[in-house]
Amino acid sequence: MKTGLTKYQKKIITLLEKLDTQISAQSLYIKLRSSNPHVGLATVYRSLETLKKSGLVQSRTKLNGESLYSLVDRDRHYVTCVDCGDSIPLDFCPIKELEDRLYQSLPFKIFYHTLEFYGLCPLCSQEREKDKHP
Amino acid sequence: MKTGLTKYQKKIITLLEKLDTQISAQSLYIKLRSSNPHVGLATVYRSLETLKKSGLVQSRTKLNGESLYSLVDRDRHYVTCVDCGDSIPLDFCPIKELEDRLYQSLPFKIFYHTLEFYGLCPLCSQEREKDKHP
DNA sequence: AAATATAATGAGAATCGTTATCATATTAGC
DNA sequence: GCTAATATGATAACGATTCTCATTATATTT
Repeated sequence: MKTGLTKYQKKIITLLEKLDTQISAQSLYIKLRSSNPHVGLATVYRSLETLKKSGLVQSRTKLNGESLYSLVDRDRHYVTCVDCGDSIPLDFCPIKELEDRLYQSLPFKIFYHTLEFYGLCPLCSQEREKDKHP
Repeated sequence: MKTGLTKYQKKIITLLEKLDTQISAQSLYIKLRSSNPHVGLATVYRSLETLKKSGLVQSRTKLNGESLYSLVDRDRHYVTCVDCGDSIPLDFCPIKELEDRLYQSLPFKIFYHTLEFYGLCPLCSQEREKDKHP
């Protein structure tokens, strides 16, 4: 094997490159099927798992337990509402400067990080106030 | 009702205060049962959900999809191995200084944040090298 | 305090994302 | 081409979480 990546691992990487968004395994499976009708769901999960352990793919978990995948070079973070579950992206990474310094100080071989803020979005916050004073 | 918290919500808060560690809903359920034999698992999940939406409790999700809960005032973060899944805590929070500034700039009412680093722990890293050159 | 309305609870079924199983197909090394 | 190792597909199994609904506890009204 030349690249160390299997057929579907390569296809998944290519798809993730094109997408430039994080995507769930299930959605990725649907997308893959359009050009590879016989691919199995297990293969998608297996490939993502392997790619993650190789440091090529990262994941973050939504409040409902679903994992979203993307290439590791995306340094994007989110603010998520604990009520409705909606996420909005931040346009910067607050720990960018600390990254290198930190990575050197840890015994781990760090691939990526997740940073997420949780609270109430304006709408849900408003709803909650209404419930308190009906 | 005086506090706005139900009987079990209060018990859960008390338990979390005593624990000072993050704990899964299932483990919390076991612990609760020792003093409240008739409590149901659904009540634990419901209570945690409500407490989270009230800004009293926070959660982080392990790689296996399980959620761990703790009181919101714990500003602790972890380094997690993508291979074995083990987490080790950091003894500091790299975004502590940014927090206030950031929170003011967001339209959300922020309750807490999660920050996690993923990579290979020394052991798993070692194992992978061995697999490459057996 | 009794009556009524509202919210919380328990037990278990249902859901859903993910993982394991195992037979088959593909690929790599010789 | 042949054999061994690895990857794959279909489906069952799993596990954490959520839903359902009948029951119980709590709050409100009278």
